[in-house]
Order: sequence, then C-alpha cells, then structure tokens
Amino acid sequence: MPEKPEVITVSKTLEKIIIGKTIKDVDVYWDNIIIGNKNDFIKDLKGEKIDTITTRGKWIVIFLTTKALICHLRMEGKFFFRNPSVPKGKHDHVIITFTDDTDMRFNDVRKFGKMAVLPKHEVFKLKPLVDLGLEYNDKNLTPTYLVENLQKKKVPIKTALLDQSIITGIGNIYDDEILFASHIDPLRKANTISLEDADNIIKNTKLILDKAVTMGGTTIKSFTSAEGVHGLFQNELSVHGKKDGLCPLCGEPLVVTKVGGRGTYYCSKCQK
DNA sequence: ATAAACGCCTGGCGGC
DNA sequence: TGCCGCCAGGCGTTTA
Repeated sequence: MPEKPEVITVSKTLEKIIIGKTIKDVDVYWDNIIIGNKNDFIKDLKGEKIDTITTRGKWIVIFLTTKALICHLRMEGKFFFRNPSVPKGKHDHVIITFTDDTDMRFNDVRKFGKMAVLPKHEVFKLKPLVDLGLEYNDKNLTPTYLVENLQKKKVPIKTALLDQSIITGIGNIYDDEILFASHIDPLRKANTISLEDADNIIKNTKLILDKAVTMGGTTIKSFTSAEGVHGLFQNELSVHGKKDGLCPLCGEPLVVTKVGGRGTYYCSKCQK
C-alpha cells in the first residue's frame, strides 16, 4: 500500500530510468485505469519527451514536453521495465513504449491504480491534485493549521489523518506508526486534538516519513519501486502488522481492531 | 455539510 | 485437492 515514502521511492526510480526518453506508443489494456478518455490519453502522450518527475501527495507527476502524466499506485500499482519484445504480463495494464526500444509497464493486480494526462502548467490547479492538502514537510503545516482543520471533524483522529485534503501522503500503515509515536489513541475524536497533540503529530510524521524515505519505503506484500527493489522500513514498524503483537514500549498486547474500516494496531496503555 | 456505506478488483487464506 | 466465502484497503461515488 504505497504511501508517501513509497511514492517518493518509485519517483526516484523512474527519474533514473525514463528521463529524456521520448514516447513512441501507448497501449491501454484496462480502460478503468485511465481517468478521462482513453484515446485522448494515448494521443496526448505520443511524441512527448519525459522532462522531470515529482510527487504530489501519493501521486507521481511526470512532466513531459507539453503535458503532465500523473499516476496513482493505489494499493498495488507498480512499474516494470521491459523490452517491447517481451509479451505482456497478466497484470500489465498500460504499456508505454519509448523510441529507444524500451518500455515502461504499469502493473497492478487489483486494477485500482489511476493514470491521467493533464496540461503541464496547470496540473496542480486541476482535479485530482487541486483537492490535496499540505505535504507532510510543508512549512505551512503548523499545529494551528492542523487543529483548525480537525476542529470540524467528528471522525477518529486515525481517520482524519487519512483525509488527503488536510495532510496528503499518509496511509494506513504510517498513520498507526505516527499515532503510536505521538502516544495518541487512534479512536480519539479529531476535534479533541490539542495544539500540543498536533505539534506532536506533525513532528512524528516528519521523523517517520523522512526516515522511511531514507530507507526506500516499506515493503509489505507487493511494494516495489522496480523489480527486485525493496524498501527496508518494514523492519522499523513499531505497531502496524507487528508479528508478536506486543507494544515495544510497555510489552502489553497491542489492540488489533478496525477504525473507519481500516486495520488498526495500537497500545491502549501507551496511547491516550 | 458531514459521515457512513458501497464499489472497484484479485489473490491469498481458512474452513470444510 | 478444490471450492467457497471472506478479507485487504485508497479513494471516488452514492446514500443517509
């Protein structure tokens, strides 16, 4: 389940491999991956050259000559690089072929991933990117900003941190880690978060996500930035998916439950 | 307006 | 061994 650190890792991998290449052809084998018209998507990409690559929230933003290609990995999306002579894999849904006779394949078992082509210079001002909140390392992400945005929320803080319109980039795994590090009960209503709590959350978010970025993300299940490339942060997880089920601070059994429909791990003794 | 529920998808798992 | 039902979960859409 790629979250910000995994998305950054994939973006860096793409930078190394595809910058400077020119798109010769595009094949779409599962239409629902594409936001908008499939034929326009293909037409808009052909002949464009890969310029720069960045991220916005969990979106990968690939700037081309006149367009921007945006990609969301959702649950299991990943990119493979092949030679066009290699037959399409079962879960390869979009294949972009370059003029140098290499290609890039969007592979997604669950077919939840999304791609779209938008005008280059307005890409951040258009849906879906325009709806995103602050990046976790944005200097404008202050305790005041966070508390203001949580004030009207009656959902659990765990759920509010997954709301991409407030802070963008946090997913289910890092959410649990951030709240554990902040000693905050994931079930607490978002509107009970104090400025001090918010300060804690922001600091821990930066610490955890920065460290995860350094370690190449978390490899759980199927995340890979390219074939054979795996992150290492899974070894650093304190609570989420922990095998022994014990709190690393107090040793008590962790609570495994659902919050807002998402699998949630926390320590009821250490998180208040 | 907010929030809960549903839909999108497939592979892996437990149970029989 | 095989079939069935259930689960995972990001996020857009639908319903309450």
